[in-house]
Amino acid sequence: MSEYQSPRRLAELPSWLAGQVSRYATRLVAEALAAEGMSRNHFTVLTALTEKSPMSQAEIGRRLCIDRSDLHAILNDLEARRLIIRVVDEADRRRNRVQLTTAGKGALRRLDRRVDDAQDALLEPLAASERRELRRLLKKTVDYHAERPAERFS
Amino acid sequence: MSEYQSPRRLAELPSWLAGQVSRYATRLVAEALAAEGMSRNHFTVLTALTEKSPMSQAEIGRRLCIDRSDLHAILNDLEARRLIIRVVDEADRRRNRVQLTTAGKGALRRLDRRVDDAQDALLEPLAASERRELRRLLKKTVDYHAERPAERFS
DNA sequence: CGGATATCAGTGTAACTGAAATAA
DNA sequence: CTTATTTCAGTTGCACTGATATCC
Repeated sequence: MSEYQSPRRLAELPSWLAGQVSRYATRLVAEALAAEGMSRNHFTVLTALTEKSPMSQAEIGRRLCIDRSDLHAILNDLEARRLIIRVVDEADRRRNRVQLTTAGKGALRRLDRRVDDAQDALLEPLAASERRELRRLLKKTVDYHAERPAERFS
Repeated sequence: MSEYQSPRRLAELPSWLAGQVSRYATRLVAEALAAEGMSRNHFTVLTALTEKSPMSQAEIGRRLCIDRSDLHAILNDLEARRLIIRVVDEADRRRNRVQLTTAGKGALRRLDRRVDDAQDALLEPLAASERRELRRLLKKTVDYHAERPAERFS
């Protein structure tokens, strides 16, 4: 019992708590997505493309905070599986126009339900009002830092 | 502007939000610890040892959710830097008694202030009452999953 | 014997860095 | 010439797995 208690100092540190919750979330979501052979980053890219399409790779990366280099590999995977297509933007030949295929939309529909189930598993100990409040506080924190990309990080 | 907005679907997903907050936290804390040449796991191990000492490696691992194998490497680092010592427990020769050295306690004192500053930077957009509520909700979630190690994960 | 501990060797992934080629 | 985009090559930290020797 007492052997599994985490140290008080750490249990008071928001950074540590967020890291632990993120770890549990990562596992639960990874399990949910593994059924379709996908990773979290695959899922987030597909999701982003349902809300705006086409997008350039750079724009996807900025919106999702995914590194340009990692995004390249992710899109290679998704393209090989015919879930997205990349075509050169003739208006600006540096850019690729990335968009979902119909197969990609179908895959995402199947993934969405599984991901929602994982959210429920993650937040099981919290009441509905607590879940809303947690979302609000996390979102407020994320939005704050997302607006300040270069200010506090190199 | 709108280019930096994250997709609504993701911004509603607690797992994604927690992951983003964890990423910002990781960066801020890593920067804080880098000043002393330490990583997050080094810091958490030193911290755990201030609250109970000596501990066996297995017990540290269980409390911090650090893999036995990773912990081995971490303790090797800390021991090489004379911040902890490992001595065989004569009462149970399978165990190592791990404890802080005075140098380790000194290093941790210097780290603690830097880590607290990183917490402030992370939670800057939140009021004091919001920070408390966020901590409470995160802690409740962590405690719930920590008590169910094998139930939901393989 | 079964069970726990520490150790060793290795994999997989995410996050990140630096640099190149191309085009605006 | 400067900047932006995509691509390529590589590093690091972290999480995790399997196996072994040792000891209770």
